[in-house]
Order: sequence, then structure tokens, then C-alpha cells
Amino acid sequence: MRIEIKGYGQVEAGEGLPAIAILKETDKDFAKKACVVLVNGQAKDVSVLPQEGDTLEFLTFDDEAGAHTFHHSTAHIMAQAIQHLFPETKFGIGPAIKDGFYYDVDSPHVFTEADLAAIEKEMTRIVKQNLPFRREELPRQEALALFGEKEEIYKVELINDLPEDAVISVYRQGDYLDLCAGPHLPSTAQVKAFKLMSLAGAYWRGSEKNKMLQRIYGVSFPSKEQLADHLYKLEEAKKRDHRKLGKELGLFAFRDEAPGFPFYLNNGMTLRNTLIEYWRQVHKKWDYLEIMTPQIMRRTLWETSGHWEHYKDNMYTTLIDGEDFAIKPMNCPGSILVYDLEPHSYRELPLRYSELGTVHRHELSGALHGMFRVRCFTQDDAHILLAKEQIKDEVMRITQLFDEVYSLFGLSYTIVLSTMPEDHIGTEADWEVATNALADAIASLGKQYTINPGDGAFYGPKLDFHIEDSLGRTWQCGTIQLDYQLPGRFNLDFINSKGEKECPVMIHRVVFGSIERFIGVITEHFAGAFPLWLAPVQVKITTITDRQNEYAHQVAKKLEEAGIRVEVDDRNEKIGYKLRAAQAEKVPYMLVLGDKEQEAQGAALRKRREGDLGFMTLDDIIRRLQEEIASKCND
RNA sequence: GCUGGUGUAGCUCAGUUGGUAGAGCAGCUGAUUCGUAAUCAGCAGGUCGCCGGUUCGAGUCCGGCCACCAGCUCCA
Repeated sequence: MRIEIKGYGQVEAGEGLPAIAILKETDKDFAKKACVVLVNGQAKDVSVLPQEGDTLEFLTFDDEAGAHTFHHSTAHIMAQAIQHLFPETKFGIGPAIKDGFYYDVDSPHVFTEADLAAIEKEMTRIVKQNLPFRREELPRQEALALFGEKEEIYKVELINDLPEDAVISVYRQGDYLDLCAGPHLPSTAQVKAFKLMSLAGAYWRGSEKNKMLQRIYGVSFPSKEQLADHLYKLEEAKKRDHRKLGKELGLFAFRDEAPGFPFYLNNGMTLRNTLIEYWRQVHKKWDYLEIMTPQIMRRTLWETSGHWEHYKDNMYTTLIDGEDFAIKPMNCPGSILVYDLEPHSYRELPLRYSELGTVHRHELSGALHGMFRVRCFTQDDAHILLAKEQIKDEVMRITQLFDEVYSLFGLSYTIVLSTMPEDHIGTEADWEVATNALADAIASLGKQYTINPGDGAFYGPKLDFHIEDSLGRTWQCGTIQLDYQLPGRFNLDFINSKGEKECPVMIHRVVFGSIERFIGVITEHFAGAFPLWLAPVQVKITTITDRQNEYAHQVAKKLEEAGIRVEVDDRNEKIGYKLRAAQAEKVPYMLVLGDKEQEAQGAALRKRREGDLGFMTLDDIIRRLQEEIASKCND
């Protein structure tokens, strides 16, 4: 029997030899690290018996599937420990996630941080026992009996929901048994380092109608060093949390008096205005017509749009002269009213209305999260009315605009195509055409996307652009949503080339997503150290002694006249102290003024990260800064 | 909204088994006038998230709210 092992040459193996035995013959060191084996591309236990002609590929923790198995096995170890310490606990599901794993459990015992330490201790004991993970396949009735006997109600529910022809497998390590498709590590001993991170609640099967279980999160690694490294990175991530930086840098604030409603401070306002100025330039270039529509509109409008029926829980409403009005949660109906002011010809389409539309949405209190999730935010919205046959080209055009904007900030993104949800309006045929148009456009640009089935808006499919920050977390910012419904609801039309009335299609799209979220994203992306063109304070002028104070203010005036944002630090402190403070404020440039500089009518220039750049005349400094600002480069 | 946790000076935190609040930084004042990541000294700053309860006495215990944090659900 010939077995091909990708990447590890070919070996002759006796029939019935398990994969791990074959691997051991090939590379003993590697065998110790193998987490999972792909048999003909399918993940299996390393102990699987390969068949003649199978292709085997062994994966370690460094491979995604290997890490997944590693984490999943650790979840089982944690469950075993929990079962030892809290035998009355019932188990839900315990999958692997990006950096670790969790297990959802239902227990009369309410878990605390102290319990986590105890569970970790028990886990260590289990790991040291070097227990093999063993797979068994069994008939449905036996599986039901096995878990029913132990009153594992969640497992029983899972088994009952498995399709008729499903192979039902269980895994055992020591005295622990779990319903599980696998695969798993060869033994518990491979899990050299782990940590239980946090406790949280989670609804059984993700539905708020179900009971809330206790979820325990953990991470695990093949070595202590990797765990330490992971924990260090988490600490670093905390340092660039936009909520912390926003406060430290004077960008924005939140108050108990207005939960979820941000206060912009002066620095944040500068950042916001700079972003908006840039946004206007881009949209002018791409032929958008900027409009602004009212904050508060009659109930009848929201009934026509469908929001009153589908979105009322999130809307703030008010009574004016005894009549219901709503504060807009979305900008689309306003744009539609603008379109509907006058008749339109096919020659005008696509008609692109852009709007920095401030919307209010009553988000659940628990959903609020700094600037990423607020109750009042400004969408950099646009509503494009066009003919059906223009969709693909326009979606491509929008995506190109997105590329222009995101690349400026050095942000990469992934695209997700969301398809028809259960609760939808419109015919399936319309949905199919719309969904294909979106997919076609992206494919034509040579871009990859993943599909999120059933996650579209109720009125149409959408493309979401998830931006990755510098720590690899992603946030949905841009979105392109196709809408076949709203124009019809409002009886919009245009005269087509045949002289007939035709209903246009509408595209809703945002690039930043919202100014708030985007500010949050770039604050974390740049760790608060914004590129020069965005920095709220671009230059900090510092004096060596108070003899230079007057000169410092003259310099400040000159720079301000050149359009540069400046602050003077003329406090009676040593230069080291002032530079340290400026550095902490993440100001891109510092000017040091002493007697020498004043004498020569210049300044010693210092750049954040680069340090001392030496003496320059004021004119040279201004020229240099203006060039860098104009280039909008990321330093 | 749900589950768990947290809530002391502008910030970061200390505050033993309940006896009436402390430090560092920031701020202010004074001294110092200094050359590239913290000069020294002094002063000031808190109805300990809010409301109620237990107690002779509550920052410490109990209850209810509020906000925040981690998740869930939802979402730009």
C-alpha cells in the first residue's frame, strides 16, 4: 500500500497502520507536534487508519485546521475538569474559535473568577495524565441512551437534530465523554499551555428565546512562550483601545447623562472635520451631489418606507401638534423625497445623492461600545438611483471609490456578500438578479468575497466591507446594499429611452460606515498617532527657557497662517519634560526653540518616532509640513 | 434587553474582620531659566455612581436603580 504524505515525502506502510504511526516513521519530531491529519483533504484524527490510495497531510498548531483541533480538544479538557469539580453541570457546545475556545454550560453553580483558577488546576492534572482522545461511532438510539441516562439534555437535543444519515460519533478521554464530530488531538498531553480568559452569558443555540447558559472562554497553545506572547499582544491591544485613547487624546467623551451619545471634544472635532473635508473632495470627484434631509419627519413617511413596521423598536419618536413624528434612523426616505421632487430621465442616471446624514437609533444598552456602536451617528451615506442594467457597473465604480479611500488610510478589508433573509420583501427572482449583480461586480474586479447566507437587509442583498485594524480585528464599515423595494413603495420613476415610465433601483452605500465608527477604527489602527494630515495638533512648539516665549508665539502665528495646526508649550519646565509630554500626546512634529534658534529665526525640528532632525529655517519647516500634509501619507 | 463583573480626586490605583478617606501623575503657587522622554518644595482637590435599608456608626453589609466592562442578541 502506497500512502502519499504531502510535504513529507512518500513512505511504504503496512496495511492498517494508523496515520500517526506512518508519520512517526517519517519525522519523529514533527509527529509530536501533529494535531490533525487531512485524509484526502478532510480533517481526521491523527489516529485514523488510512486506506490504500489516501493522501495524508499532517497539520500542526501553525495550520488553521491544526490550531482549530488543538483548541477544540482543550475545550474537552476544560469540560472534563468542570465535570470533575461541578458534577451537576450540563454541557451545551464547546467549539474552537479564532484564538481559542469556549464551552457553554448549564450549571446550578454560578461560575466565578476563582472557579476558573480551580478549573485550570484540574485541567493541568488531566493534561499531565496524557489521556488519549478516543473516537467511537454509534447508532442514534445508543447515543440517545448514553446521553439521556446522564440527563445531558442539550446533547440529546443536538442528536435529535442531526440529519437521518449522519454519522454520530463520541469522543472519550479518561472518564469524560462528549458528543463530537471531531477530530481531536492524539492526547491531552499536547496542550502545554492554556488560560481561561473570561466568563460570559450566551443563549443556547444563539437565540434570545432560549435559556442563557454560562460560557467560559479560554486560549491554549503548544508552548508556554506562545501563551505569554498572546497575553502580551492582548495587553498591547488594550493600549490602543479607542475608548482609552479617545479620552487621553481629548478626542471624544461619554457621559452618564447621555449613554451611547458621543461628545466630540476639540481634537476629535478637528479630526472629524478633516475627514469630512476629505470625504467631500472624493465624492465631488466621483460625481456625487451632496444633499441634506430633515432630522424629523412624519409617521406617514416611515409607514410608506416600511420602517414603522420593521424598525420601530429602534426609532425615537415624538409627538408634534398631536401627530406622530420620528427622528430618522436612516437617510434613505429623505433622499427618495428629494428624487421625487421632479421628473427624471434615463439620461440623468445613475443619480448619486450623497449625504452626511446624522441618524439616531435606540440600540440596546448592552450593545453600546465606544465609538463603534453608538445611538447617534453620522453616516457618510449615499443613495444612488439607477436603471437595473446599470447595477453592475455602478457597484464596480463604488468599490473603486472604496479602494481609493481605504488604501489612503492603509486599511485592508474583506468583502462579505449577504443573501436573502427569511424575513424579506420582494420576489425570489428579484433577489436572485440583485445578488448575482453584486457578485458579478466584485468578481469582475478580481476581488474575493465570502457569503453570509440569509444576512441581507429585508429589502435586498448587500456587500459588507469589513476593515481590519492593525491587530487583525475586523469591523464592518463600508456597505453596498441593493434595494428593489423602496423606489417601488414610493412610486418613483424615470422616463426610459423608449419614452416609458420605469421604476429605478436604489443603492444605499457608505464608505466610512459612520464617521464615529471610522474614527474609532483609525484611532486603533494608528494607535492614536495619526498621520500629519489628520493629526488634531500637527506641531508642538516648545521653548527651552521663557526668553523664547514671545518668539514661540510668533512662530505659532506664522505656522497657523500657513494652515498648520499648532500648540505652544511655554510652561516653565525643562525641555525633556515638554518633549515627553508632546510625545505622549502623539503630536507628529515638535519644534524646539532656544536662544540659538531665535537668533537664526528658525527651529530645531523633531519628529515623532524619528527624533531630532536638526535646525531648519521657518520657511523650510513650513514647506516640508505643507508637502507632507498635501501628500496625506502615513508615516 | 439578557448573563457575569466593575464603579473611591481629572487619570492610574490603595483603603485590613463596618469606626468616619490615602498615594503617584496631572492641576495651582513659589523657587529654578535649564538644550531633546519626568527640577525641587508647597497648596488645593473626593456628600467613596445614585437612592433606600441594616447598624450607635457604612467606602466597606443588604436591596433597588444608573453607568461602564466582557460576552450573547443586534448592528454603521
